[in-house]
Amino acid sequence: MEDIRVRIAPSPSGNLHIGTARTALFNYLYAKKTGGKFVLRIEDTDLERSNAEYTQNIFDSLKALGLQWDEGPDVGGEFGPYYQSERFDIYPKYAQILVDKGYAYECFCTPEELEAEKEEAMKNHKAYVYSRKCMNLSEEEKAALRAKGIKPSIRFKVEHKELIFNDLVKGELKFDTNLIGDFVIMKSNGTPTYNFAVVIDDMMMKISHIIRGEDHISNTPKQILIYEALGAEVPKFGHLGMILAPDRSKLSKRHGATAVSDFVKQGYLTDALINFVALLGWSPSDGVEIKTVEEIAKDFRIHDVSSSNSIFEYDKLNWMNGQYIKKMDISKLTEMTVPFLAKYDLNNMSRENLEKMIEITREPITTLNQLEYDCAYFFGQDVDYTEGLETLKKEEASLVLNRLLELMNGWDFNSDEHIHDKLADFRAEFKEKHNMKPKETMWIVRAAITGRTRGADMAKTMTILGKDVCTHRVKQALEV
RNA sequence: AGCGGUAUCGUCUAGGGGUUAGGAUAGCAGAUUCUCAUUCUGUUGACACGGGUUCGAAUCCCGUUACCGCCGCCA
Repeated sequence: MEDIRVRIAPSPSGNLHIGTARTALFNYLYAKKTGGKFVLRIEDTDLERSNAEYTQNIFDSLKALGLQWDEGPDVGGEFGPYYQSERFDIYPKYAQILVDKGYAYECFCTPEELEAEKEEAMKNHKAYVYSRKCMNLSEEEKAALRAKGIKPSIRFKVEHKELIFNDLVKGELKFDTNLIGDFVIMKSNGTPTYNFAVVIDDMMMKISHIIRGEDHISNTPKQILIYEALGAEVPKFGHLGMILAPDRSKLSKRHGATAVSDFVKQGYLTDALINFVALLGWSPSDGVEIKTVEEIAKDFRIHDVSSSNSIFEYDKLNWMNGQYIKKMDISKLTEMTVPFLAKYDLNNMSRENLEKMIEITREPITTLNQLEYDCAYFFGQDVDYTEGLETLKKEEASLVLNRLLELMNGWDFNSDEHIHDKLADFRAEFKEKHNMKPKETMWIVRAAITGRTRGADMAKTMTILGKDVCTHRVKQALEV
């Protein structure tokens, strides 16, 4: 079998979309599984909408997700250039070959004429197919049209036949080419249309398998026709179901984050994101869902991919992200949390305490942005008592806090174990003397020192804060 | 309108002519814990509908419905 080569060809008209990331992932997995090559091509022909910032975002996001390409703009490769904008001179040559061989012809129809044809078709409730008005123009007629300043486009002449191909994920797909109509391959401004450019690029880059979203299914027959006309080998196609928003519409900005970098800003880890997205349409044979991309690659078979659409729900992503947060190396995680704690002055906290803070607050969170709220009480002298107010209003509160103040003075705030034991004694004392449940006592302590009803381990929290801050806050709590 | 695709718990999915239709997540209930969090345990919940083939259909076939996609000199 020939070399397996797959590709992802994003258009840099926006940041890397989560759907594109999933398509990239399946291509990557297929390449890894089969020992093939994964190539990246940037389709930046739409100069109006493309920009370098988006291109950079695509590079960064793909890398962060662990989807390193073997060939592409920055790493090179023998089938470049990998920026479509640098390939403009290639397309007219191939279009000319098609014209010369009789597979394509010049079309001088104006947008107005075309519009009229479409309206006519619409009126008769028929599918619009180009009339082929220009197919048999004589050289004289063409010259005359040209003299009038009309620049022709080039249309592909579609043979009437039944076109069948075997899709890697959908199975056998049939099309009646009568319904396609002669489509434009070169615009009158001399640039190629999408359907033409991809074929030429994929052909020249020797792409063997094209795995993409099912929104491309109806482009496929057109592309196959071009491959055939050029006498090129037709690649295998595999069309993935789409990712839909919870309302079953296309995932778009109004649903929130759509770009990988948006998710990262919201506190999702790229490892969790890619793992989650892999499970949309694919499932592991051993039932273990949390897996690295490399582990997934071993188990991956393109034929197992589901051909239906799937809805992107946050519930499971959140859970999965939480799992990754819990398991992540603490030092790396701490680095990663810095942007989410921008509100606070991290310079006043030692690196040791910072890691400790993250260690004790990471457990219940599902996204990193929750840290801003969950870590608030580690900073500053005072604390916001809104959440814990009710607890502090209890009648036992002053009794508990006055006693705490008294005892705390003798505690060693350099030792977690020490504070931990002292707090245990403290609870025991109130249980014995006042018949208070351990949690009731601790609720008051927690509310006084953190202002909250729940939060990180109390002993460790106290050692991070230190005796002065704790004392100050307990006194404050007595005042509310 | 036409063409194409898809249809299993709310969601992601496994399975696939005979199963108690499995798992995950979410939900609910309980347990542990200094915490209304985490963790653990238990539990509710699904084969879109109608025909056909068959001893037997969720599974195969046909139709219907719903949803998605495409119908550009956008990509």
